[in-house]
Amino acid sequence: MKSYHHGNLKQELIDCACKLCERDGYTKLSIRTLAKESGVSQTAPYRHFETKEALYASVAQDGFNKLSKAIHVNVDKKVTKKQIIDMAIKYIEFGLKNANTYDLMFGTAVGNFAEYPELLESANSSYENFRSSFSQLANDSDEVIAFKCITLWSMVHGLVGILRKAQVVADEPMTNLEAGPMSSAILIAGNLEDHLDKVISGIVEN
Amino acid sequence: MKSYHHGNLKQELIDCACKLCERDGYTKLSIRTLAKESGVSQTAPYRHFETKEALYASVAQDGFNKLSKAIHVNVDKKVTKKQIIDMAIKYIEFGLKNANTYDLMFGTAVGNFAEYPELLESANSSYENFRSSFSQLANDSDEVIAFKCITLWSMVHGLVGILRKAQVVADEPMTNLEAGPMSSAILIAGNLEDHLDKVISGIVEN
DNA sequence: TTCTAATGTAAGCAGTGTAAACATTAATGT
DNA sequence: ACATTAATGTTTACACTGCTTACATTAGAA
Repeated sequence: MKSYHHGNLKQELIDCACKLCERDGYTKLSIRTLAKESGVSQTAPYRHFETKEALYASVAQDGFNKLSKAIHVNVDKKVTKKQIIDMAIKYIEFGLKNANTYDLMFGTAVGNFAEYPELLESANSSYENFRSSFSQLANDSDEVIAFKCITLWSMVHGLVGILRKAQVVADEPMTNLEAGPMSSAILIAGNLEDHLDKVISGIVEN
Repeated sequence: MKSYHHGNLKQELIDCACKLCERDGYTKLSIRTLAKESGVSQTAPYRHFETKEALYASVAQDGFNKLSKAIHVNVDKKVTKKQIIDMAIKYIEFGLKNANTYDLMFGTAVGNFAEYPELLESANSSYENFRSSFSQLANDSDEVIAFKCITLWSMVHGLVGILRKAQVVADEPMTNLEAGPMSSAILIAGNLEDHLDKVISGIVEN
């Protein structure tokens, strides 16, 4: 028997939205189907999310939290370069395996993070994870660390984007140079560790 | 006096779509308003674009053509590193100044480029521009060139994404470290040329 | 000049985000 | 214990969307 009040609707909506966004892409998600999925009227979600964007913000926030976990490294001992490389690989894997959620996190669906303080918090916290690990590699000033850190972040972020696009542009995914110019990005996918070692070495050793 | 047939509807729709997409973002674009703008019935566009995605594809294609022009360098003489840096800067500027169009080109709005041969052509041609300039810097094998080229591309592509996001994440755009962790990406914007010099040197000199 | 294909229109369907008015119930203060 | 209030849910409805189908007009080929 079901009561008038759901009891845990907000969280259930978020969980369901996360699943559907990742499965079908966030553009396919409708508030109505989401409500139906939770056995509730089609306007009930509006008691918990003022707009669809606010719902997106929650999904994105969840994504940042998961990203933080995915790239987390143990900071008890001094961080090694190998750990940083590992972190970069984990980041890229996250971006490729959770592509649709990643779009929500880094795309334009949520226009202004400042309107969603919890999302802002999670996003900044993800960055802080990245930064604090990175800062233990060398004795640099905060500014130099930030600089190097952004360099690496934009590197892996860009790789996620290009690798995804390459598979779309190429006639046949995961093949070699013949498959079309842009698909040569795939070359990197096969040598990801080597590639990151080179690039990260370049950044670290400045 | 206007005749039953428009005469140049397809191109006008594309031009108008390009403008509106860049101004308001492609999600705000509706086929109906586009039709109204061209003084034509709301279903007329479907004679020229099977789906909305096909229209997006045309806008994206136009974007790739503009990108090619923007990053073009004269290949008469041997290309210098400075020219490559310049190309990278032009690329980033393009991405930041045409942010909404850039989304269409590298986002997921157009799912599979192979379904739009002309778009595929333009996208590949953009890449080829990039690659052929880059290939003149050193005497590398095709494979090594492709590798380095993708490294640089993903670098600048990632920078575009991160720089845009930083401004969104930061409480106050274009300020310094205090504004929040992620906004430290802005640091790079102020030192773009130096930054690219370092990174590109690292890539070129392997 | 006739026929056909290209290009336009009109009407309508199913689906969307969201606003407004109302119903139910949990929480709170006395 | 009871009345009040705030939170949470429902119903209805509006304006908008992408897209389909059936039909109208006209440009160009036979």
